Order: sequence, then C-alpha cells, then structure tokens
Amino acid sequence: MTVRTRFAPSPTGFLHIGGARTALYCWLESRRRGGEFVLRIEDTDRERSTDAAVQAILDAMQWLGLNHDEGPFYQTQRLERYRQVADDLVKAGKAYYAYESKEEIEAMREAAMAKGEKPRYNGYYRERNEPLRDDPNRVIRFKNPTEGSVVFDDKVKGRIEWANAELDDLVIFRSDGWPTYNFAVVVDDIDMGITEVIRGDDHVNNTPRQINIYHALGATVPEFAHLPMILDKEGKKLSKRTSAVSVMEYRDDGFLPHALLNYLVRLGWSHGDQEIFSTDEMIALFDIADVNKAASRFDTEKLAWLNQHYLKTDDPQTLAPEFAWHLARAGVDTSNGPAPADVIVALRDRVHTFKEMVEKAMIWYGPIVEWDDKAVAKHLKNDTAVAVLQQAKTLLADCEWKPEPIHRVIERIAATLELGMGKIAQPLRVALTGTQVSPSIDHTLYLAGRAEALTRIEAAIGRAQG
RNA sequence: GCUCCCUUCGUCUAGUGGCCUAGGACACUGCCCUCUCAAGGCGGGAACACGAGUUCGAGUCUCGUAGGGAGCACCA
Repeated sequence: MTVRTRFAPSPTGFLHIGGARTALYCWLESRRRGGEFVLRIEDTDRERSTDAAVQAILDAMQWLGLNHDEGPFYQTQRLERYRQVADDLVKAGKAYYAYESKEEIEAMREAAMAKGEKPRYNGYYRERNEPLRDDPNRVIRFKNPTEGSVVFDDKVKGRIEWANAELDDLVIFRSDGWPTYNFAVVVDDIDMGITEVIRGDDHVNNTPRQINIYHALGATVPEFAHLPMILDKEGKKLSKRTSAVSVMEYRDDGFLPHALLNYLVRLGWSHGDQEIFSTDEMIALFDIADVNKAASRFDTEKLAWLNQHYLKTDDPQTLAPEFAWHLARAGVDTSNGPAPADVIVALRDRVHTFKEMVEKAMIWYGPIVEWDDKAVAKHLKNDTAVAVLQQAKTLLADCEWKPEPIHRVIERIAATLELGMGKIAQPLRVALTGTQVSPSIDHTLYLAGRAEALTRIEAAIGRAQG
C-alpha cells in the first residue's frame, strides 16, 4: 500500500517553526517511502480562520520547498460529507443527539472537578432515544465504548494504552452545524487514504477517541507518530514575544530555506554524528521511528552556524538571486555597484545571515554615511598614512583592476615605504569604509570600483590633512 | 484534581547490558594563523535528575521519587 502522509494546519496564523518541522517530517517520510504528501487546511473554526493565513502558510511551504502531491483540501468544502457520515453514525446507533446548553455542560464539568474527577459529559441523552427535535443546543455526540481500552503503538512515543472509562461521549457535530476537529480529521484521513498520521504530541490525548471513531466507521486505523514540542531558549513554549516563530520571519532575517530545514531535521532526529544534510540525504536517511521522544529547544545560534555554513559552501551564483532580493528589500540599487555574487564571496566568512551581509555590503553600494572618529584619529591623522594614501592613489590609478594586481600594488607600497601590511591596510580601510573593519583590503578596494576607490582615497587625504 | 507523556554537557544529540575513564556538534574558552574583522587549524572545561532493585556488570532493563510537559471544549 502506498504511504500517504498529510500536513493539516489550521489557518489561524502564520506557519510557525513547530508546524514547519511537522510538515518537513511528513514530507520526508512520504518521500523516503515513495509515497504521497497531502496538504489539508483545517478551517472549521469559522471564528479564527482567515484567507490571509491560508496564503501565508502556502507561501511558507513553497519557500521551504515542501511541495505537496495533493490538495490543498479545505474542510469547509466538505461539510456535506461530514454531515452524511455523522447521520449514518446516528442511524447506526453509534452516535446520538444531545440538547444540553453550554452552560449546563460547564456546570457538569465543575461538579466533576469538585468531586476530584475528570470533567466528563454524563451521557444523559445516550440511551434515551428521544425523538429528533429542533433545538438551538442540539449537537451530535459520539457513543464512546465504556469498557476496555484503546491501545496503539505510536511510532515515536511507543505503546500507549488508554482506558475507555477515561473517555466521554465527545460532540462530533456542533450546534452551529459544523463538525468538530476530532470528527473531521478522522473522516478526512479515511477519505484521503492517509496511512501515517504525523502531528504534534498535543494530539496524543485525542488519539484514543479518534481510534474509537475509526472503529465505529469500520475503517482501518492508520499509524500514528506524535512529535514532541519545540520550546524556546528558556524552555518555555515558543511565543512571538520571546522569539521569531514564523518561518517567513526567518526568510526576512536572512536565513536560507535549506539551512532552516537542516536545522529543523536535526531538532529531534539524528543520524549518528552527522550535522549537515542535503535534501537528498535527508530523504534517504530520515525515519520517523528514529525521532526523539523529548521536547527540544530552539537554538538560534546553531541555526546561524548552519546558515553560514551554507553561505560558505553553496555556489555564490545560485545564492546571488536570494541575496539580491534582500538588497532590493533594503532599498539598495545594485546597478551602480559590485555584482551580488562577488559581494557574497567577500562577506560570507564574516556574517551569518543575508541580513547582516546587506548591512556590511553598504560600503560598496553607497557613500560612507558615518565616519568612525577613533578610526580616523588612529589611522588617518599621521604622516605615514598620508604617504600611503598618496602612493596608493598614484599606483591604483593604472593597475589592472582585479584583487590580485591590487594586492601586488599594496605589497609594493609596503616595500617602498618599508612598512608592515598593517600600516598600509588600515589607512586604506578607513579611507574606503570610514571604519577599521572590512574584508581584506584588496577585495575591499576591488569591489568599490576604481573610480570610487580613488575618489575616497582623495577625500581621505583631505580629511587626514584637514 | 484526573489521565497520558517526557528526563545524557548551557543547547541539539550519539548511546538499544560489557566497545563509556560517556562520543560529536553549537555556544564558551586557550593557543596558532593574520592587514582589521572573520573564517580556518590544534587544544580545554562541561552531562547520564534522584533512590531502590534485576544482573558478574546499568546511561542502557524494572519500580518508585522529584521535576517538566500535554490533554481533560460545541479550538484545532
């Protein structure tokens, strides 16, 4: 049988880190086993679902490259199907109408809690067989077995057993005419032929109820795999307040989709000591059964390390479009400056993200906006600096404009003036950037372009003497 | 409160009874390299939550304790 997994987010916000990892694992599991990956939007919460959120999720999935084979399916378009299945259940005596108001249910819960019991529905209408009647409070409840237990072998958590006595008759159809989550997922997963249900472990407690519904419907129960949570640096639930949670925020912050994927795949899963995984390796090696049981914390520093790793090892030409996107987003006009791919080569050892790279690249795409007084005082305000700059101005005017020849010119100045490289590079660096920090001086000069470099050196001579 | 789940360096993890004086990676840190900043190379510190038991032998199996998490909705 073909393996079919699904990712089923509810469109109440952006795709967050935890959801992205769940989607990744679903995607990898289907890919490795030659199966299919289905995308389903669980939008039965009419209050909180929005079209914008649906689009945001689709965009994020696309940016990550997690392509689906089927869907997206929308639960709101399947109302008739849910209604039909629920009616069949009622006709078969496996579900029933109940008429308590929300207030009555609430009172029931509180009473149970007061007695030290688990809050459960008391089954008042279960065996009454009252004739169907119109009522604003009318819901359909599932007749959960009262005896025995539900056992399932979770692929990550292991064997889990649940006494039916702990479960109550959950509502499967609300008074507003919409199905509830626990019912809709089961109907969908059956109809869509899902064989592996991979989702967050906040759903573990729902699984026994769902399995009972599968049985009532006479359907084959799929395999389950419940993934542990991803916590923030402090070990708390990830929240917008403390860290970036939306995957698109990571794109905007200058991370590469593959770096994020690599980080996420290692968060809760491993293959020996291997840290770096290409997409193909992930697909070949990932196995949902190897996922850890415990929650893990999101560590931005390790993500940053991975991102720099890919910045350093990916082909600058293939990275260039993404970098150009960030430059454009920052309002940089690249037509009057160096090629983005050249800038990547010069800066990739010095930054962790494209965002940082854009900031450092500004020295080549615009005038010096700010002069570091300390740098000027230390490296420009002296006679040797002036001598260096003057020689540079002359010799750089007609050397071949490439890093290597430029480097030879600098060495020649050092030899003529009998100075160490530091005495040459720093004045030039301040002249070119206004600061004491930049990539190697030959590349810094090269990327500025001959005309701009000479202009800045000229200006620096004036500043040094003024 | 009840039910279920989790627990190896600061963090992500390796480890499936002897290969563990517990390995790797990020972070931190020392040295080297060096035109600045990085990057890189070579080192360093750092963990089996606790207690019983099973066993010749336990990070690995069992049971308790403690701590943490999730769920107990007409939300997904």
